[in-house]
Amino acid sequence: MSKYTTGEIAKLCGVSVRTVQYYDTRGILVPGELSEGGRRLYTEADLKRLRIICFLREAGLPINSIAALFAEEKPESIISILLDEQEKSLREELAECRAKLGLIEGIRSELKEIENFSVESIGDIAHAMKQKNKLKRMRWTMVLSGLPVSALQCTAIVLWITHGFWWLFAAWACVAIPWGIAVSAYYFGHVAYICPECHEVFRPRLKEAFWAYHTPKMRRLTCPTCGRKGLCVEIYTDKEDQKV
Amino acid sequence: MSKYTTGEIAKLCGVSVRTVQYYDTRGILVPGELSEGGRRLYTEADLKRLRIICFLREAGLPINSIAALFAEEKPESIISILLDEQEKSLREELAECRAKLGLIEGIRSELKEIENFSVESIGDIAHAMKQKNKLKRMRWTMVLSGLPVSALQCTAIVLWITHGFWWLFAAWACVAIPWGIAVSAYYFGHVAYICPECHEVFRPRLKEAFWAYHTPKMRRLTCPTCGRKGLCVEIYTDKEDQKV
DNA sequence: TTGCTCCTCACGTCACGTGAGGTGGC
DNA sequence: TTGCTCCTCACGTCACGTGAGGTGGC
Repeated sequence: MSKYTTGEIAKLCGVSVRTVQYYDTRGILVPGELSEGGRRLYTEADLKRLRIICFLREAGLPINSIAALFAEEKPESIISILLDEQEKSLREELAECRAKLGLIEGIRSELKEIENFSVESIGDIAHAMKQKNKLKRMRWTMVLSGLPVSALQCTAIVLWITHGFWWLFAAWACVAIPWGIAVSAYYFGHVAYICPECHEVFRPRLKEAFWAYHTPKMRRLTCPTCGRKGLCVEIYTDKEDQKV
Repeated sequence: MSKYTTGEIAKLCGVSVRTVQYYDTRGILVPGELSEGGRRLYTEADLKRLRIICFLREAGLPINSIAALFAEEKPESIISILLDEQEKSLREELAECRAKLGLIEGIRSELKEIENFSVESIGDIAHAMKQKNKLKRMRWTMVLSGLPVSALQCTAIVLWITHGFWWLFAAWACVAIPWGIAVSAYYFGHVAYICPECHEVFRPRLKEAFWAYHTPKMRRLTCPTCGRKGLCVEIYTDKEDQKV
């Protein structure tokens, strides 16, 4: 029977000497023999065992699980449990990784919008990203609720042209204009803006916001805190935030 | 200006008191003030800062990177570098997770084949899985190289039946039988079997292997080490292994 | 005075990596 | 005798969690 030293067995399995020693202290690979000088001597069986350990470690099984597997007299009774546990934790890790990557992508795309970047801007980005879905949902609700109104408008105009029913359009306008004002008030009651200068969250006066130049994500407003006028990122605000 | 205690600011950001204290010792969230009794008092700016820290930590950025970001006077110069680094390491982690999950799936499917499971069987599984692709590739090579021979056989049989050219089939047989023996010899020269009893890797005699009952993955053979006759898992062996 | 919160050590987590200082074995 | 390998401490990694034992503040 050939014997292996720590370095030899480590090399054969592609691990470090320290790792082999560590597996000894953890009790999962105790050398079959010690030399007179106190050096570890491993047998052929130890080599096979180390190969098994390395393989299970490649699959990410913790040392404790491997130890439990070797300790068990009927290993088939726990191997599938251990594999299930490991699979579960790997799937969780996978989901976390994906979530983090998603956040990073989000930060990158928000970063492009920002002109005067500072660390505080990261707070604005966080705020915008957290409320992004709610903001999107509200915008879609507004657009969809506007569809029947637009449909009525088209009908009224067509009937005006084809039949001269001008009073139908007038009636539409009497309903639609207050409706539009109400919707705008509702909208601006649920969004707020972040000043790119002082990073304060504020709600503008309806009149200024209504006529202001804007892009899908931003609106040119005057910050009530620092007085700066510029493009401010639009965010959604919950009712709780409104107290602030 | 309102002041927050450690517990208050922790609750507002959904982290533990210990975490807030830890961020102080790491220097990324030093309280603006200390009370006479030595208690940490945080300002509104500190709260914003903690929110930023929590957000970046959600994306998995290490404390050191966050510290570097706060220390930098021009944070925009390093933010994208930090994001790139983090994305890279997340993608690596993702790949590792997937590899581990793949291994676990592999172990599960190999586990089904095994009758007398013991810890040593895991070594057999590892061996089988590592060489699986090579084994598959060799099998495909054999099947594909066999196609023209089979085509010739069909042609010969058809011509024998339709035109009575029996000598064509005879000629085919003269070539195909030695060819078949050569291919088998090559095949059994590159595979080996694992005894389910003593887990030794062995190469059977060609004559026994050729006629033995087998499934796609196993073959009924006699182990030269322990003498047991039973279904043995087939594995691929490299030339290096052949020396052993 | 009594809970509650906060304080600072200091150890534990996980699987090793990395020296330091000493020694066995060819 | 000289390298090379191996040995055992013992600390470091990473972001906190978890007591222990003491104290501030309402």
